[in-house]
Amino acid sequence: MRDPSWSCHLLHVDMDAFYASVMVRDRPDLDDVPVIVGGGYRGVVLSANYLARGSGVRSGMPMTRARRACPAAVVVPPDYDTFSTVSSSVIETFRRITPTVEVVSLDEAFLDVSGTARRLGSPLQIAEYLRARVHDEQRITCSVGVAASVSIAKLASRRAKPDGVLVVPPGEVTTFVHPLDVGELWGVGEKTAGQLHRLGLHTVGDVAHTPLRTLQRAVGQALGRQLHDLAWGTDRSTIAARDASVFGGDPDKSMGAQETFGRDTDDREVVLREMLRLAARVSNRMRVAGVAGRTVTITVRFADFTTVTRSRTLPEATDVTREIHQTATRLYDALGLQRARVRLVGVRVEGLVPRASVQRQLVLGEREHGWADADRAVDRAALRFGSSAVRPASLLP
DNA sequence: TCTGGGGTCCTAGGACCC
DNA sequence: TCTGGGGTCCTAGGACCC
Repeated sequence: MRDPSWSCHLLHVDMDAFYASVMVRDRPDLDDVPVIVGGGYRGVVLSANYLARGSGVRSGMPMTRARRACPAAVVVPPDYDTFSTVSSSVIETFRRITPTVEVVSLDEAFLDVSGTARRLGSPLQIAEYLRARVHDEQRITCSVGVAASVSIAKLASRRAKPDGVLVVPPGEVTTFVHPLDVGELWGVGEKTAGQLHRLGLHTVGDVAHTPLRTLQRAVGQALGRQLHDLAWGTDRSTIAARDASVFGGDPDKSMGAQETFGRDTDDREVVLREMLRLAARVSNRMRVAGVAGRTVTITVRFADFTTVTRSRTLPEATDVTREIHQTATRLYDALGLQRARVRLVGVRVEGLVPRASVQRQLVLGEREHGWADADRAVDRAALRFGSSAVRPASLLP
């Protein structure tokens, strides 16, 4: 009998409990123990192994709740350097199979195997080969969805978890997706699922049989269209070879940093000092990437979790710490807060363009150039002596 | 000790311009 | 002088994804 995966050309590969798997693979003592990656004060679960998930632990869950749900769990802090090293190796393994690899995140990628299927066998055989290679080389497992469109492959890999493969050929798409809950669809989170449920739409099949107009009235123009496509499996079927973290990928449109305080604060000086730290971090990343941006946005989250944003578009794109921080300060002061308890602040620069394309107006002149020069001196010192070597006076301990 | 941090995209209203 | 449509930019908020 003919292997049904021959009618598919896309693989979606998803590492199983990636962070948790990486953290425990060199620790035999954690083999049969529930493990949660996360921690810190006021944090959330980044990843949990399947033993911890068995107790109801989910990623994104507040750590306090996770510890209550699974008191026996060992909590380990994340090690991002190791995560990205392992991730790069896994991607390399993928690229040895096909050059067309679209990297979604550290633990997820799409592969187009239409060019390699003859050499290495059917897409299903390639999926099994790939899983074996990853396991041999990295001692962690992954799951693979095989289909003819992006979203079906992604749904398939989720159903294949953990440590499995699922093939959904085109002829079986509707029988596969229609029974699923609407919440499984890409782009449907808690809010949209609730909205759809209120309309009496619970399964993907319900969505499929709802007129496009009705859908769009309920959830908006774009999302309505998208859900309609997903429900019939008529979404994107091609991928673009790209790697988010490497030169040649899509350029960033914004860069930002935010931080939750260890304790809520109503002290303007504390908030502004934090914003300076964030502005310095962001502008340094911008200069390393060789970009500048015109719109500065701040985020302020209060103790009750309500969140506001304020933004201001500058006449000229900038990558200068002082300009970003000054703009952020003005935006913060314009909020006119009186003893409001602040939980988190963030600074983001949007509308990024290559710095080389920015004509800095000479009239703005010398002073600002002075600050830009200072930034570059700080960057050089940070490169040589570490990022804590040089910092604004107000950030000295 | 409820609820991180990095992003992207969409919507909607108002300003402004043609 | 009783009323047009686009298009673009800016701002704020919201939803979602990993």
